[in-house]
Amino acid sequence: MGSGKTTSFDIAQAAGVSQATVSRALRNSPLVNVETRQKVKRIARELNYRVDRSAAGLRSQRSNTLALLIFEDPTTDDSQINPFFLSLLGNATRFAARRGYDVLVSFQQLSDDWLYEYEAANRADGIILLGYGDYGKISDKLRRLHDDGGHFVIWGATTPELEGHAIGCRNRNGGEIITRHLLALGRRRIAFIGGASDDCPEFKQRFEGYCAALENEGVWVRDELRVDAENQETSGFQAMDRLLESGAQFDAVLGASDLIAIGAMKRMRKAGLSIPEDVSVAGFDDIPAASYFTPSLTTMRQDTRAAAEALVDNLLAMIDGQPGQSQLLPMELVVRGSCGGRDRG
Amino acid sequence: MGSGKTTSFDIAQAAGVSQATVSRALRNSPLVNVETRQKVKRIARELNYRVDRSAAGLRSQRSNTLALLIFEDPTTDDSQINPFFLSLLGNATRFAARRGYDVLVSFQQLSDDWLYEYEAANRADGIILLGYGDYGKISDKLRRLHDDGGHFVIWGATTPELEGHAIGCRNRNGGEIITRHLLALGRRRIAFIGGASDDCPEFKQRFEGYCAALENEGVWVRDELRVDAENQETSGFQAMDRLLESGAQFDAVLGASDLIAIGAMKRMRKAGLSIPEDVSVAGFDDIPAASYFTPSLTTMRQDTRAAAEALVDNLLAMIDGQPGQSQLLPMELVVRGSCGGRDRG
DNA sequence: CTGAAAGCGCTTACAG
DNA sequence: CTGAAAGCGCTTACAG
Repeated sequence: MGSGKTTSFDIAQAAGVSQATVSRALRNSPLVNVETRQKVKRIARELNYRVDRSAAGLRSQRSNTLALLIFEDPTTDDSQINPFFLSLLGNATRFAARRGYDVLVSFQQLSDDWLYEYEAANRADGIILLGYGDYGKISDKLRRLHDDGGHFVIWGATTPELEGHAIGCRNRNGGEIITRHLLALGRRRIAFIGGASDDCPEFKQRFEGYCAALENEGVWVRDELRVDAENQETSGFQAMDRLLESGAQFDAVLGASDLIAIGAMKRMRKAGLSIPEDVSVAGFDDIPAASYFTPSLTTMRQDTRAAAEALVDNLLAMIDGQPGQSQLLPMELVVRGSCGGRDRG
Repeated sequence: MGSGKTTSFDIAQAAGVSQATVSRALRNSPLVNVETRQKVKRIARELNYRVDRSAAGLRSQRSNTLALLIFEDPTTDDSQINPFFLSLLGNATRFAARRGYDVLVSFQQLSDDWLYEYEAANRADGIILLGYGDYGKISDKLRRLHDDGGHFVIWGATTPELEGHAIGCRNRNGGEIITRHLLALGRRRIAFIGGASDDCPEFKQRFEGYCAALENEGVWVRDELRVDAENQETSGFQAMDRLLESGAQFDAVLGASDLIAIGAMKRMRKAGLSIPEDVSVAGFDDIPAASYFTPSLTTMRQDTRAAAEALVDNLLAMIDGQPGQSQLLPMELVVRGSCGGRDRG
């Protein structure tokens, strides 16, 4: 390439205009004459010129980059990333690219200081936070982030303090729909596996929907049929362990997530229980494994395309100076083989 | 935060040193007195100062960022990203972070011009390319990339032209191992599903290993038992469609990837064939679905942690000015239920 | 070991 | 519509 890097000055010289005009032309400024713009663009293309992102970022104090942070439990096996977040990642990356933004991906521990790490360092203009099951531990940090005017959106944690930042699904409604589905199949002793504390608002809301559906049908909500679990297969397996050991009778299991439901099914299979003959099972998320598992898992799907679009759009609006606007997306019942009744395994 | 952004000049003033010393201290330069360094770091921490990445990148002409590009067939459904690459992505991101590099993720079409898009634009110091099944279409571009001195590593395409850039598995050896496993179970008419052309060197090498194992046992390699397929479930399904229609007899199926094997199993199930009783099935990769599927799939595992580490290390070496060094990683046989014999479904 | 100074390649008021 | 000039916040020779 001869003597060093091609810069906007090289393009300017070749086009016979000033460097400022090159900059304007390449950014489609309406200030530039159409013919001038086309000439500049043509020459830039011929010389394979690209605007230096660092220089542009320094001058404009904009990185044109979003950081997508996935929070992991440090105790978890490295390779086991929640597939639902992976799907969100793929779609968020695509939507961001369509809007001219790069996406920086990082797997974080809860202890890190993302606002400063990313925004203050001009590495990213805004942050997308993924990772449920830990809201209790980070809520203080999120509030400080909010107070400092940080640009961030978070998936799932639709709590009042995060109004404007949170995008999630109508978890309560989803819990009602799927519980009604189980009730309609004649199930009455429906176990719920998943934490119902404020630490994980999504699971809590799903549980509330479950309760509402039961009460609406005049079915008692039994304490012994709710077992804590985190959003992991092994946690669902262990929770079912405890449920079986307790001796509580149940004819259906609603997992607070697909991973939990699958873990519970593995434990039930080990106990010799038939699904769906003895026990109907359902979950939430519709991760790929839900359809691969046998029996295939009935679940409440979260639309990761819509979710990713809402996250990116809301974040870009905030970066643009507009107020954030929280959004709740609908969930969709996907009937497969794990519940029995009108469908098959 | 008062009057604008905190810069290295603010730290310098607070610490009573020059701005240059702040820069040196924060980058752990041995030129700086230990006490001075500690003082500077303490003050930087107290003021929540972060080095501006754009400014540092502009000055040093290093972005400290790697681009991880995943190539997708534009015809593919958006949401279906190859899970093997997703696993590679997660591990590569972690290794890069450990070495102080950010990772920019992008899903690309084959037609784009990454060298210029990323390296010339100073968005990334090097590129990790993932995506098999399309090597034939991009080999020219890769050679140009190489000739231009681009910093890139590519997964899988271990061909002579890409010596130094490619990291992959010992696909030929893997093909031999798994074919021997099928032979040891008494299978003799083993179908191979997957392209065997230069377009996908990985599949081709797996096929060569398959042929070597058969020949070694004195078993004929039959043309009618090899069917083309791309690395997708639907493609495996359709390939099995054609194989069944051809009327060729087979007692085992080796998919060139797990996705292909799973697609083929779905088609066989539809045809009423029992796995593993009628037909043994095996694949490559060990994606999560391989263990969720029923019967669980016997496969040759590719270690995504080792692969990610090799990719990142090799790329960083190239960025450092050292020559790249290709590497072939071993594959590991994972016996599950889909082959029958000594294991169960 | 430290500081003063130059300069990386842009964007964006400012002036015309 | 265009250009000359300033300056974003660093890193890195250069000089001491």
